[in-house]
Amino acid sequence: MTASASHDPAEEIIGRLMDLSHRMHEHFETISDGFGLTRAEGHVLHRLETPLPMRSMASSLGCDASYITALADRLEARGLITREPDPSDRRVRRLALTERGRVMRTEMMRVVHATSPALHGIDAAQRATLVGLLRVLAAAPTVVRNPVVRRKAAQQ
Amino acid sequence: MTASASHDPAEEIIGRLMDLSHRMHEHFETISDGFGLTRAEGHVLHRLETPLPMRSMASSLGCDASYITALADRLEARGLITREPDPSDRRVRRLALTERGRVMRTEMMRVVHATSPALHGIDAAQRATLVGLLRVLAAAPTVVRNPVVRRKAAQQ
DNA sequence: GCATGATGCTTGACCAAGTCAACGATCTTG
DNA sequence: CAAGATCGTTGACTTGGTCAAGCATCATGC
Repeated sequence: MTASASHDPAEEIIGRLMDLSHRMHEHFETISDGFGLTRAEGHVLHRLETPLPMRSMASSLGCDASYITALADRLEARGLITREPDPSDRRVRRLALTERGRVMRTEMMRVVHATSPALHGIDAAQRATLVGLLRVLAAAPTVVRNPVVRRKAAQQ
Repeated sequence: MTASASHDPAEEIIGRLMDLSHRMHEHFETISDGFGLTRAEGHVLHRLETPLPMRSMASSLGCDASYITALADRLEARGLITREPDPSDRRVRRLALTERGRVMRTEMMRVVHATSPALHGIDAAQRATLVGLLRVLAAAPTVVRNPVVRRKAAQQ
């Protein structure tokens, strides 16, 4: 979209990653849309390889728990997931794919992998290198505190 | 957040990039917030190294043109940008940083670069490798047509 | 065993980001 | 110079969420 070569490698990495991130975002949304899902619904399906308590889903998606209720309602109404009780804690409801949900998830992931802008044009060796780097980045701590505080923020 | 090592490199790359993308997103939002800006306002500043017509800004951010009007209003009210006329086309208004806007942009970019999760823990050589890979990915075409159509999408 | 507090999900009110449709001004092309 | 395209703006609206309160359940101290 925008980032071009830059003298400073750090700057270029950030620019390009922001672009790539944006493209992946749109890519995922487009594909979800193709399955009649919103991006958020698509993410729920994605995370649902194995059953998951709603609260865990919320923190995994980084959104409010109440929103998971809404998402689960929609997916359940379409027969893609069920809310199953957790035998060890009756407050908890675990989301789990139905057979139909599993089929859709599998097909959706197949399409994502086949067309992702994150993979196009690089060969197996390069992918291995990339994985290595990404693992290092994933291990890095979050430097900036303040996990998305919503300030009113008056400014100088 | 979630992605862990996986047998399939493609899958792992996508998972990790989605996570990284999410972290960068939050990181940028947190920093913008620290300057009293929304994420979108931060992005406008970021793109404004050099003056830019509002329409170009819209397509650069991938949002509706009318939204740029709103963003520009806010940034202008805070004295960070101006709308300057384009001598060659009187319809066009180019957004440009004020002195104060430039100072804020510089400082903001400094913080972004200093703390980005996209850079933490990898050395210069690794950064060079990463840049190379990202350039290849950036060059790749968008495979999936349908640039974010908002369908009503009835589904089986 | 039981009161007190923490946690999980739901509901309803609300908010903000962003889209959409229509408009006036300007540019472009025949 | 007329007809259509493009730029920015405005106002109405949609959507993707958050927030606060509540009920049910769990855990802990007594």
